[in-house]
Amino acid sequence: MVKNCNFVEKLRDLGLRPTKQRVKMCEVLFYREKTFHFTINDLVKMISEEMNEKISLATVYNTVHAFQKKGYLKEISINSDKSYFDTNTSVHHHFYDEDTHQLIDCDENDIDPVNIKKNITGKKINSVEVLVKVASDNQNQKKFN
Amino acid sequence: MVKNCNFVEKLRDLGLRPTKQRVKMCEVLFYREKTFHFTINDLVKMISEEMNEKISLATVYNTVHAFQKKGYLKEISINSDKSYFDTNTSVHHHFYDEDTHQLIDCDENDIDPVNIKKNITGKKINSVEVLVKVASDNQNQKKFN
DNA sequence: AATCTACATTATAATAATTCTAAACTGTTG
DNA sequence: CAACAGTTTAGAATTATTATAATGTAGATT
Repeated sequence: MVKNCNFVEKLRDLGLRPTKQRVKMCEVLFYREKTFHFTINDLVKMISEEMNEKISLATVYNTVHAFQKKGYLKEISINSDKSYFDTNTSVHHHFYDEDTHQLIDCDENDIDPVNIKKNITGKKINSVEVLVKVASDNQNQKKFN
Repeated sequence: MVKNCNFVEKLRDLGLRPTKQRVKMCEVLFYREKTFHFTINDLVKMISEEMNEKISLATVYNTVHAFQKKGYLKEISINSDKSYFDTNTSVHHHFYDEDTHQLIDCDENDIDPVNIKKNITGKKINSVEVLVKVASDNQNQKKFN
């Protein structure tokens, strides 16, 4: 997590031009004590709450993907209609509450390291993600019928 | 995996009316030796190859979700644009090839059991999924720019 | 500081996956 | 076999995401 706010330099170091939209997005995403999870929609809301001008949706998508590619954001796989991102880019896993659609971080004490004993020729492992889906004890499943 | 083909009775037992669309989908999905992965799109193609009449897309979605709800199909979480399903409903994990977009089953020898040490009050664990993303050794990441 | 240029942003259109709708249809029950 | 509740259907609607093409701008060059 980036804690100081010299995002102009940080962006330049990454080879990304420090446009005002990108700097603003850095502030919204990284200028805070704790990491967090968000969808693009969440992020657009956060941005519009923090500033008067709006950032185009396309720019938000582009910038999130650029940050992801540079390793400053991680995408989290949820069986889902939408993409979730995490500003915590360290290796860690998640609980997903199927009732509230909330994501909860696991720390290293919550889940033992996953031991992968298989490897696939010519391929390298990019990520190992554990997703634990939880729901209220009384309701069986989703809201299907 | 259902091996005999008395799907009419099976459906009735599940509380699902054995319509000809559902019986056909049972055959396509479950009347085979090996389990497999598919997207809705894959399934629609498989159905149209195996029969003359078409099943409406809405029915395919409805029926897949009904089977999922009854525990005959499992949805697999991939950071993705579309949903993947698995006719193998046992607890097992997956490799996902980011180059070819193929899913590969892990058996119990490939990944040690995941030990969850955290629990969330009032919530029960519905599933624990490990997804190992792999890609060619030479290409760094996805096709972003 | 004016100019240039490649990269960014933008509004909007396009695409793709999924869900909704409302009418027609069909198992099942009585 | 009539009635009804559950199903199917085609197509419209919705939602997330990506593409497009015109305009804007950061940073280098003059």
